[in-house]
Amino acid sequence: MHSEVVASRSADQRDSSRESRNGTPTLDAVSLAIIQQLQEDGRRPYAAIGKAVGLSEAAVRQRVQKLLDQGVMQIVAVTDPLTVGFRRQAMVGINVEGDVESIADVLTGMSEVEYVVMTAGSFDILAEIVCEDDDHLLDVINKRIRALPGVRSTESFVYLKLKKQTYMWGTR
Amino acid sequence: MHSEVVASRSADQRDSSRESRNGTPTLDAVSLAIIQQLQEDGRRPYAAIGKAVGLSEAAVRQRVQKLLDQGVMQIVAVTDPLTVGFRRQAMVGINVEGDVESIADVLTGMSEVEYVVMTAGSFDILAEIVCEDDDHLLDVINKRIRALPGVRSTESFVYLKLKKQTYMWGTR
DNA sequence: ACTGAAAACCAAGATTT
DNA sequence: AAATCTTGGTTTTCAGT
Repeated sequence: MHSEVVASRSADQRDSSRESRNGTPTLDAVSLAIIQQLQEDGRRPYAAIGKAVGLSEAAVRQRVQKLLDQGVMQIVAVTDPLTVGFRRQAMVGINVEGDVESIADVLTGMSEVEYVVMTAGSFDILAEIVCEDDDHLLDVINKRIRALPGVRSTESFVYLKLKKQTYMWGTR
Repeated sequence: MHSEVVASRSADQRDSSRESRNGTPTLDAVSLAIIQQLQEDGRRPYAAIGKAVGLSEAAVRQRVQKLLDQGVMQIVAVTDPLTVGFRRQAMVGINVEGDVESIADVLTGMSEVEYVVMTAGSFDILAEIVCEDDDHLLDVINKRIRALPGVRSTESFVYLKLKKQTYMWGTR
C-alpha cells in the first residue's frame, strides 16, 4: 500500500542529529521516511513503519522520540475549528516598525494565536487567530495586537470556510 | 498533569454523530474532550484518554475511529517544512471574479497547496504553498494560479521564518 | 467484560563512526 | 567514546466477540 523505502545505511545518510548552521537538526533519509509515514497516519505502529523504512521497531521508536524531543515534528490531532464548532477564526497581516522578530515573539505568546510566520512582501508577519466569537476576535485584534508598540498597521481576513488542510509534503 | 474532564453522560451530550445544518457532525462534550487529549499528544493511549474523559478504553477507541472516519479530525505528524529542509513556502492572497468557491476547489486539487481558506476582507482566498525551490514556487504562483480563469489578482508572502504552529484550541 | 494477538517498552549487548 | 540499531523478554494496549 505505501511505498517501500530503500534504506541502505551508508555514506551520506547516517547523521540524524548533527546541527546545521541555523541550529536546526539535519535529517537523514530514514528520518524523513519515518516522518512521511507519520504524516499519512500519526498512529501507525512502529513495527509497520520499521518495515517500510527498513529498521527495527525499537529503532523507529527511538528516532520518533528524538524527533519529538528535538521539536522537529509533533504528532497531533488536527481539526477545522470552524467545523468543530464554536469559534471565529482570522488571518491577520501585520506591519511592524523596528524589530519584527520581537513582535512575532509577543504574538507567539498569545494563546489565541495559533500560527505566526514572518514573511517577505507587504506584510511583515502573518498571524492566525482562533477565537470564541466576534467580540473575542475584535478584542484580540484591536485591543491586544494593534496596541503593541511597534505595530504600525494590521489587516484582517476573517475565515469563511476552510477548504483544505494537508500535511503531506514529500508524499504527493 | 492534564486536566480531568467531568463527563457525566446525560441529556444533551450524548450525540456524537447527529448532523447539523451544514452537514458537519455535532460533537458532544466527550468527543471534544477526546480531541483535546489528542491535540496534546496524538499517540496518547486510549486507556489514558479514557481515564481523562471518563470512558472505557474501547469506547474511546470507537469514538476516535468514528471521528477519523467522519473527517472531523486527522492524527498526523506536523513539521515546519522550512526546518525540515528543502522547501520554499508562501501564503498567496487571491482575488477572484465570479464564483470564489470553484476557484478554491481548483486550488484544493493542486498538490503544492497545503491550505486553502475562503476569507472576508481584501482577499477572497488565502492559499498556502509549499514548494521545492524558488523556481517551483514561481511556476506555481505565476503560471498555474494566476493563469486560472477568474483569478483577478494575487499577492504573495514568502515565508522567512515560522515562529509558531499550535493545535491547542480549547486547551489553553 | 474477556481473551488472544499485536504493539509498546525496557535493558543490555552488538555495531558503526 | 558516542551514538545508533538489534534482540529477547515483559508489560500494556488493542480489537473482536
